[in-house]
Amino acid sequence: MSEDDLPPLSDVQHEIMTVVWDRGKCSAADVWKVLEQRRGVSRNTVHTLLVRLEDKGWLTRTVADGGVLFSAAVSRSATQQQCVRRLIDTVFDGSAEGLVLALLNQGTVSAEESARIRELIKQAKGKKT
Amino acid sequence: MSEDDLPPLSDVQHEIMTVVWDRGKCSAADVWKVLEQRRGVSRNTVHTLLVRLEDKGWLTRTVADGGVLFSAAVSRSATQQQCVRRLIDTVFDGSAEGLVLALLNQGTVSAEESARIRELIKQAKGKKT
DNA sequence: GGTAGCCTACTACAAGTGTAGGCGCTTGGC
DNA sequence: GCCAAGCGCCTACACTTGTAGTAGGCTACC
Repeated sequence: MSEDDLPPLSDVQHEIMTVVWDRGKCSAADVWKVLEQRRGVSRNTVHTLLVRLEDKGWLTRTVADGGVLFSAAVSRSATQQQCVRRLIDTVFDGSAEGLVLALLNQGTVSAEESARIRELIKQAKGKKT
Repeated sequence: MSEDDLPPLSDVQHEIMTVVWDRGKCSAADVWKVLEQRRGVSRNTVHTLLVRLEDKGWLTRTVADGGVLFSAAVSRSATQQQCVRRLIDTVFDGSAEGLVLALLNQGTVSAEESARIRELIKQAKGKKT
């Protein structure tokens, strides 16, 4: 659990992190290109977001021959873990089952998805315990 | 899906909503008592939060013989649904399986919890399909 | 009748967030 | 040698959020 409990990411911040996770080290321009075509956001906006994420420890910066590259300081899966735990705590009163129930019992998940989920659970069952 | 997509709740807001969900119609003082003993927050703070939640449509207010009572305008389960969907979208790129994987494969959930979760899944399997 | 206590409401304020403008430097084309 | 394009950074601004102070209105009690 290398990741300290960094402050939770907002949506946009998460979007940025996702881009960085997807492509590894990347420049502000790289991230901007993705965000820009997706939601028409300005270059400076992306830059600010990147810097703020760096300030908080989500990103690290490396300078490669004149260019600045950002890379994720926290793994995607660790972050996902943190988000799930957080959701369970705040929304489901600490009950992971509550989360799964919400996931399965109501129309949130498509039939095939829930089939695959059951499959996953089966596998996990085999692996653990 | 009566709940329109209200703006996401912050942690504290969620805490307030939870109190209201738990006890149904309740006064600002009721909510405050809970929050106060839990986190030592001022009465006015709670009041402000309640009013803001009302403004946004999360709470409705009724005036009962001089006293003001707040009650939830959105059901807990609908909100949970919304939160789960949101998490899946922003954090797991739309993949509900990703969420379940994160839930099961890493140490987020205790052994007994995951046993119960598997149980739930089994039940759901029987019920649906 | 006055005063104390409780409640609601208005206002304020600092921090965080999303958004962008504009300045300055480097670099490459003409 | 000059100019445009790209890029990094600083700054700003509006909005939300969490927090609380303070004022105004009841009730109740001495």
